[in-house]
Amino acid sequence: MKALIVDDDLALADVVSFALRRAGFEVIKAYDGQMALDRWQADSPDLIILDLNLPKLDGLSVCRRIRAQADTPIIMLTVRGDEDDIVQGLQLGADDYIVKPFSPRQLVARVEAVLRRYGSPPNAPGPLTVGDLTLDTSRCTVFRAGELVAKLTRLECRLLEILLLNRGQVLSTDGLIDHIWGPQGGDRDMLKQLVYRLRRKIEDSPSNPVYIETIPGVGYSLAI
Amino acid sequence: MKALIVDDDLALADVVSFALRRAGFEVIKAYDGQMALDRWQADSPDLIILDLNLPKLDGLSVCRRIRAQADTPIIMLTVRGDEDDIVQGLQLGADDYIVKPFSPRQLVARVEAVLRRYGSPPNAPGPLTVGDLTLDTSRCTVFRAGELVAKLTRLECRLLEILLLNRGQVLSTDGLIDHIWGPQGGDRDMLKQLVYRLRRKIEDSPSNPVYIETIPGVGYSLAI
DNA sequence: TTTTTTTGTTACCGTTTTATAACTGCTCCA
DNA sequence: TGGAGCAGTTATAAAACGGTAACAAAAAAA
Repeated sequence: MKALIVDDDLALADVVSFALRRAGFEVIKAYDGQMALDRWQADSPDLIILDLNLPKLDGLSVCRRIRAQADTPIIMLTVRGDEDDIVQGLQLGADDYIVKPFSPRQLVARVEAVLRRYGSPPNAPGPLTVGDLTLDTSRCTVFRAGELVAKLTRLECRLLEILLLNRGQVLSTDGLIDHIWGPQGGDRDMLKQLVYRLRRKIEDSPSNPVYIETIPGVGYSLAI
Repeated sequence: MKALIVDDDLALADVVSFALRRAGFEVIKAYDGQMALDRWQADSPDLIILDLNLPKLDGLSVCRRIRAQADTPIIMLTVRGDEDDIVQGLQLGADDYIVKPFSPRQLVARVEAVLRRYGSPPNAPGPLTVGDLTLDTSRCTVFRAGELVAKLTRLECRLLEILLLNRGQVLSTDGLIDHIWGPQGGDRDMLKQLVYRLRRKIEDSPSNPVYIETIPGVGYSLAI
């Protein structure tokens, strides 16, 4: 299941993205209307989360153009008071709308409701890859060119998965801790240790890492 | 930013309070459910930390009543094993929960995550640029004409970011200190140092700065 | 049970970042 | 004229950070 998030608020897009990933979606993002159309054509997502207030080409236009060609489910994001836009959006064929601010749970619930309406089956995430590396999340194994290179533990697997799902982006230390250990446990030392162990398993030269890059003072990022 | 802490455990409330103040919040407290509702109405906080186990009126009821009228972000405090309460709380519209015991750092991280979710875009995103200079805030790097010119530290990055977001305007010394170090730390000497180091990284001739202009007696300003 | 694996904890080290202090020259104003 | 305050510079001390390692606790497997 692929979801396209269209929002120029990067922070909000990240939150939405995280919520959807947690719900098992592969996520792609666009930050303005034009980019949204491009990504839609290029990646043919199964679902679109569309902020109405966008630079370059506004959300309603995006909605109209997409509807002219396909009926990919569209959920609009609006701010309170945009009743007119909501009505117009729904007339244009959007499937649902959410008023900001909203909780991630609410978002996922709406998404699932809309997809249920379309009768799409639940999702099965495919294998994740960076360069020549492939992660099988269900078995916690890493392959290079088809050969098994490492068997990961649960935590290592979770770390690599997040990195893969956000490859190229910088993930903050605290964000990673939160994602891996949940709201309670986890601290910087544990993450440090986990990164160290993961690198020893997947990097050719763990002290000169190619895949997992350190962004000092910020966090980590997976090379594209 | 005002936070309301609702907990009958005075010691814990103090710990939470301290952590949040350190993170820059103004804090008000309530020690039972009824008091919580009163303070909520009286002070309209931006965020509520709500212990579920309360005298007079339990946390879930408080949550329900508040949600009936507003969507002030709510983070619940629970003890391990209260899964039912957690689920119920989330259904009632709480935004997140933390299981006791927890570290102050985790608390602050959660709080910030929740607020980020609600935050409307304070500033248009996208890469920040002045003239030929571009700042990548996620990696703390500065490019000129696509070439990397400097790697900034966290504080340098924050300073440059604020300047960029307010380019052309004069930012007062105290305002900058506040933004960079928060309400607690920071003084003029530290800012002076920081400006000096940032100039050395991004100015061609640090003693004849082109980008970061000094407004004597007031503060600094970034050229347009 | 015992054994093995995984995870958490702590410590050390070199490096970078941040804080602090001291010195300079400048301007303003009595 | 001289001192106070401010901003730039320089130097140094203190703290934080990240990688590494060893070991203990907890969990899983045998």
